[in-house]
Amino acid sequence: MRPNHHQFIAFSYVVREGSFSAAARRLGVTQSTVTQHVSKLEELVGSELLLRRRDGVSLTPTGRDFFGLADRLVALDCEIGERLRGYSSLNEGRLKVIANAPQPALQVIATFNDRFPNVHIDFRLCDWTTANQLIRDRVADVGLITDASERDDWERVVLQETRYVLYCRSDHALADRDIVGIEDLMDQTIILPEQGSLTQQVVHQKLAERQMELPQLITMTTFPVMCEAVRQGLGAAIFLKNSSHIYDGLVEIPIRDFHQIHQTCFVAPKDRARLKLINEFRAAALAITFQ
Amino acid sequence: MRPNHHQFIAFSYVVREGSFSAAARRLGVTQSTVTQHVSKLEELVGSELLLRRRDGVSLTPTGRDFFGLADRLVALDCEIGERLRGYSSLNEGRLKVIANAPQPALQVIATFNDRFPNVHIDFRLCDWTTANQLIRDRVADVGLITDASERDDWERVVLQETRYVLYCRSDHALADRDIVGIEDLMDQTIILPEQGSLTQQVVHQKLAERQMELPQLITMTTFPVMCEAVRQGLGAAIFLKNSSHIYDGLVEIPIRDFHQIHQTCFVAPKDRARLKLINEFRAAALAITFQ
DNA sequence: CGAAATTCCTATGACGTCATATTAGTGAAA
DNA sequence: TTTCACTAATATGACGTCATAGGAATTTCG
Repeated sequence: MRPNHHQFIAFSYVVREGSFSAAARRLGVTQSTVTQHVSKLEELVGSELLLRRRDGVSLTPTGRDFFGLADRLVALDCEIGERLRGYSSLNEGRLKVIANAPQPALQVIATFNDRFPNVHIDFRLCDWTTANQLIRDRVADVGLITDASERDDWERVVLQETRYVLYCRSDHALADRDIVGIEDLMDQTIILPEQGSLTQQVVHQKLAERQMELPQLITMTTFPVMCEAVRQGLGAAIFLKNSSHIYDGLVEIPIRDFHQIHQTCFVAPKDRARLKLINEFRAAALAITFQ
Repeated sequence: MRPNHHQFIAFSYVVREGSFSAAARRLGVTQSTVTQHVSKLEELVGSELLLRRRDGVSLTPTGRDFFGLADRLVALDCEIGERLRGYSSLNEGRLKVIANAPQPALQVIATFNDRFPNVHIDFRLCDWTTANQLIRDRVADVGLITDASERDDWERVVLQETRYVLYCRSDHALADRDIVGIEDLMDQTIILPEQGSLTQQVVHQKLAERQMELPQLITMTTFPVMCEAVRQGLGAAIFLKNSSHIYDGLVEIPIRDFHQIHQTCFVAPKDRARLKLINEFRAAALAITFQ
């Protein structure tokens, strides 16, 4: 026998949702159905595709191999569905959005949501490395990623250019400076985003070039937390201009050695890029950043 | 209800084979099955997809729209099938090949057939315009086309470079020349390929640039016929070097004004390009032309 | 010449087979 | 207990086949 849609679609949803039950809910069928489909697919392939663990499922190597195909099938299926409904309503749907910085992602989401209030948006903020990976693995639909990797099977559109700056409170020692250099940071407490972030990579590279080290370094998970920390007077933070909403009372100062320009990109797997929902999201992103 | 792959696959096969019965034979099901699937699809779409005529079927505008999707689904389906079978046997299959010149197509087909004798090859020679169109419309799987158009959804690989030359019999008035110019051709009978061919386009453009006209012009459908005509002493023919097997006793002479280089390309729709059969054909093409 | 037969298509209805999804029930882990 | 994955039994419906009908060219033959 040959595998059919149902099996691949069930498999794909399980991978993306991370569990059989969640996939079943999303698909609007019982969990039993999903189990049967995935089992059948595994039987046809002749090996396990998923590792079932208490905390969710993960892909086996074979599973990873098949997931690419399965997801392309799902994308095509959605596209066919859209065409059948005559491109009519976008009154339903889900979109998994991933970003490595709150801005401009949240702004884009706001615009998009304004236009399509009934589309459920699933936003996740994570570090640069993970963000790239989630798109590559097709777990997320679209990404807004700084300096996203380039790949043949990705659609990648540059949205805006930005560079690293120092953020501090207006009563900070460096607050009155027009520009600062790395050497000015040595005796300051510096806050950086978590491991895996592009910021960490860039900063560490710069420091390595100059054979310097920041003695007072704090890393934090997300940008809003960093902002809050700066506001509390914990220190000064380095991150991309425009990557988070900046509270009043904070100042941003260019850093002499971080003149390199970085690009915020819209990315999506090419097979998915034809989908109406994703097209609209891209349109919203372009509308925001080029206004 | 939602349409499923059976319906799309049936539809796609009907389009490519040009009839319900032929599609049924190819699919290994009864004609009744194919009819039912296509009807169901039409019912779901809400309009006719095919115009049934005595001499075959043709696409309605809506049908054309859906055929793109249907064919991508078929390609994906094949790819999944290949993956499941572990890329094992290529002992069956069909490949529609289109070209605007016998060479190097026939040579490539010979190589390919040597390696995969059980793959049925369906070769069609046609003019440049039609060849491009057949690939664009996904009626053919692969093409070997001179200066094929570039498109986002095509895979396009340059195989070899060539240029226009004059072919004539060794007793022809120009046979002893090392090189000829357009002016030398004015008082000769010149044979060109049919309307729509790249040769016609190029030659007419050159003539228009110089505001000249060839007084004694004959056009013929295919390259082998042109060769035969030259051999019979009908006149001299202009066509791409290496585009047909040249009989002994014919000489080829460069033309001064036709120095522009043309590229013979391998082309295939990108969705199909991942298929094993098509990969192997491309490999055969590259093996021939870069040996 | 022209009507009937032939041939090549596609369409339809009835029917058996198999696949799909549901409900219900089991066991395991948190 | 609750959550989750798997399994068994079952109803529904889809798929494919056969037999058959109808339409439109082509051929046959009086």
